[in-house]
Amino acid sequence: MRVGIGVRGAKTGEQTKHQQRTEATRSALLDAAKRIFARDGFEAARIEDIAGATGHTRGAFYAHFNSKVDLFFALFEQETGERLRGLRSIMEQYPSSDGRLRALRKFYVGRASDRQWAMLALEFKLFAWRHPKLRARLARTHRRIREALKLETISQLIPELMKVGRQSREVRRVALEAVLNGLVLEHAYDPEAISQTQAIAVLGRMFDVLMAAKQHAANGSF
Amino acid sequence: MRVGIGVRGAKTGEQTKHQQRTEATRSALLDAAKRIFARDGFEAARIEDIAGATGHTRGAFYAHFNSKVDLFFALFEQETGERLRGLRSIMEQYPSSDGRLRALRKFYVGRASDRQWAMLALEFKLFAWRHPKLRARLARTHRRIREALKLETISQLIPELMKVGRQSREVRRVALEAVLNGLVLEHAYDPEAISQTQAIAVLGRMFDVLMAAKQHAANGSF
Amino acid sequence: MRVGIGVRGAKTGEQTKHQQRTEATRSALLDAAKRIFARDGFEAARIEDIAGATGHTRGAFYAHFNSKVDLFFALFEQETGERLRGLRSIMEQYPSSDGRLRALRKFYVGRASDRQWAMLALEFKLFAWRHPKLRARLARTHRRIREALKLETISQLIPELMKVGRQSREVRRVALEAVLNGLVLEHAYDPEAISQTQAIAVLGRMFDVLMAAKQHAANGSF
Amino acid sequence: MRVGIGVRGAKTGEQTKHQQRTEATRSALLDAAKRIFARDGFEAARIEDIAGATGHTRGAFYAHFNSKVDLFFALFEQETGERLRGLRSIMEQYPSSDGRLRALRKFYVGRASDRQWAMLALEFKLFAWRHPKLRARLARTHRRIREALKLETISQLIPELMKVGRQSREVRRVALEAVLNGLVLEHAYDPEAISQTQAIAVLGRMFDVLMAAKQHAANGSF
DNA sequence: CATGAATGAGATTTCATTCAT
DNA sequence: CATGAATGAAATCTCATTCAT
Repeated sequence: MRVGIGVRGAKTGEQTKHQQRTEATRSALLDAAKRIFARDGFEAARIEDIAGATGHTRGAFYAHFNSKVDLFFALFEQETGERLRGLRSIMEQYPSSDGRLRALRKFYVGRASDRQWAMLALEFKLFAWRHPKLRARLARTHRRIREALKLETISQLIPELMKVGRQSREVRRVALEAVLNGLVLEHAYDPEAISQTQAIAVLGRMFDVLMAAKQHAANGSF
Repeated sequence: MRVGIGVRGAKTGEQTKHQQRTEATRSALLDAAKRIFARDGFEAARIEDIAGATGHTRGAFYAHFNSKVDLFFALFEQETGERLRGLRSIMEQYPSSDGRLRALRKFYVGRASDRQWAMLALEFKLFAWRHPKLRARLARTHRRIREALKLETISQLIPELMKVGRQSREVRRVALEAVLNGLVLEHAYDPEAISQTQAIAVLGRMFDVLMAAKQHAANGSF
Repeated sequence: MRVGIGVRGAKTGEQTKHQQRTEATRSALLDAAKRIFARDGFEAARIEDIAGATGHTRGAFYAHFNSKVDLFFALFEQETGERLRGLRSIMEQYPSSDGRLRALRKFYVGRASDRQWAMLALEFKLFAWRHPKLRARLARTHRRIREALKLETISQLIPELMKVGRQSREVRRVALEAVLNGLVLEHAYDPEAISQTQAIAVLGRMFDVLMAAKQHAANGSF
Repeated sequence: MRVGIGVRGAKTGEQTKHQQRTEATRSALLDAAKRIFARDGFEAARIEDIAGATGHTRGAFYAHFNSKVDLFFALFEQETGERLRGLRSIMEQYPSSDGRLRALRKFYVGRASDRQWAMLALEFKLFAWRHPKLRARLARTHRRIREALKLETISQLIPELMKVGRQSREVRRVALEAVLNGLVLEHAYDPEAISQTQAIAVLGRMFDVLMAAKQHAANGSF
């Protein structure tokens, strides 16, 4: 579907503008969806609100997406990809594996400030759990992104993490994900019970516990 | 069971058949609600399904609860209370503070197997976050239950936990809650990424890290 | 069904009290119905409100009446009868036909202060119009009451009114009814547009116009 | 009908097909509502019947009105406006104040044949009385229409009516309204008690009594 | 006679989706 | 591509009525 540069050149002016506008609308819809799905949850989010937030009506939405679920998947793909790309690019900036570990920690801890994403992540997971038929599709999307980004190489960039088995690495990743989402939710639920600063501190601690090299040998449970 | 002598004890503990039926139905509705709210989430849960699961019609539901939200609150109250009472009664069974700490750990880790409750807890928190106006009501209910159970005494039963400030205790409790809920969700979302055994292992580790006495002095961040 | 005095005498004490209580409940229900039907209208009036206003529950209502419609009819019968009896007894107090006419005027004008009855009358008429099948029943009830009270004699008590045909008398009666109900509604709707005093003044004027003897000969249209 | 030259006049009087359809549907809904509210009353009228009468579904109804109450208000506005405009245009056709008074009488008496409107008027007033919170809104709408039409000028067009105070004029108007609605209801309730011809005769008489110039001086009561 | 739990029909309203324009 | 009118399914909630107690 993508029109190559050469071809596009034929009617450059209009075509491009048209395409740009189209792309801009789609992009705006995704942005609005991000905000509104995070705010209201998948079920309570209304197509009209999402379209309205971009200054369009429902029709515009259906010109770009087939259904609410379709949008949800597209959002999942975009956001997941974005975060993984961000992580990857950060990793690549550091030559030493030590620096990479520190950068990873910073990246991880920093995500505690992105409540929107944490809420979205919760929604994605709840949705997948509650819609077994669509779950495979989400999983496929996830895998595709990871493969496209050759994310395996990320952990390979930190040799210390390689000392343990593949499964254990995955478990630790998932555990961190769990802690992150859980903490953000608790903070959102009751900011007085745990402040953002406190959540961040706990998060860092968890990271250290789960990722510090020395721990791996000592504890064989995961 | 009969308390009075022939007189149907209006003010005794006895119940008429009406009252018995009332209580039975209400209880059945709450049970069904627990299952269905956990399974479908607050928004997607249908009153009809909840009523139907008890063998009644929607009308019966409205004889016991004013609205879906009302039921949700009643469920919150019942379940939260139940868990806190369980915790309290466990604590009271152990004479030594050491035994109590071990029991607390076991209780905590064991909750990883109760997916239903974890999902409910997520729903309660998401709901509270998304309905600011009702949030205060949930919080009030929560506080009332804790006070009724004199839950403060629980941490007092474990002197080691008292060495640190009140706030820090609360933060650690919330953090554990977060980890628990997060892990259960991750496991539900993708059981292959983290098995129940693995989740339990991580959970125990987190408990040790957050609750072990020695840690408190060393780390002043929370 | 009515138990004669002799029979009732057998178990006088209890029986009578029981009957009294029964009758009192029924009476209370009718009283509450009067208020609530007038206030909310037939459709919006709730059985529960009516029963509740007497301190009872729905069950008590259904022990005395078969249905909402049934109650409505009973109320119609009671209220209509009451008013006609009142009118009759007033008429009978005056020896001269002139005095009777003045009393009739006073009675008529005074009804402007009884908003409740006017609203009920509106409801009865609207109901009858909207439920053709039940209309006959209402009409029968009405006729029965009038006949039981030999109301025809009332107009016979004012010879001046007899100078014109039967139909014309009826038309004037209905017209006065219409003016009365219409004015009460207008006053209820917007008390600033027409005060009670003003409504009463208009009402008296209408009475004079429609009932004054001299008019009858002059105007043959009704 | 085309105003612009080829250009679809967004700011001209022209309408797109969309707008035409919108207006047509809305109009049809109001027409159906008029019939059904008059027939069944506000409470008993079902949205489904109203929508169905236009060949649409309930959904279409909600694309045009927010609620049943909203529709009721729109209908009130339309119908009240229509009648006042009709009155105004009739008044303007007559040069002499005498002719205008006769036309006013004819207009008023003629309304006795419009049972639908009389029933609607009753419903509006009952509704307003029974919903104090919405009453202000109805009153505001009414006032707005009257002001937009400069209805004050109508009575100014008949100098005889000006001889008496403003309040008195209003009272007489309201009284006529009351008589009209009351008579139509009585006729609907029991056509045999008062025929349409008879109702019209009474109506004319009332008009003469309340509006005839000579009366004003003689009777100071209203 | 009276209670009140339960029914069940129906009412209003919401919203994802379709389709003519 | 975008509008917005309309659909239609479903959801929550109400209430007259029934019936076991």
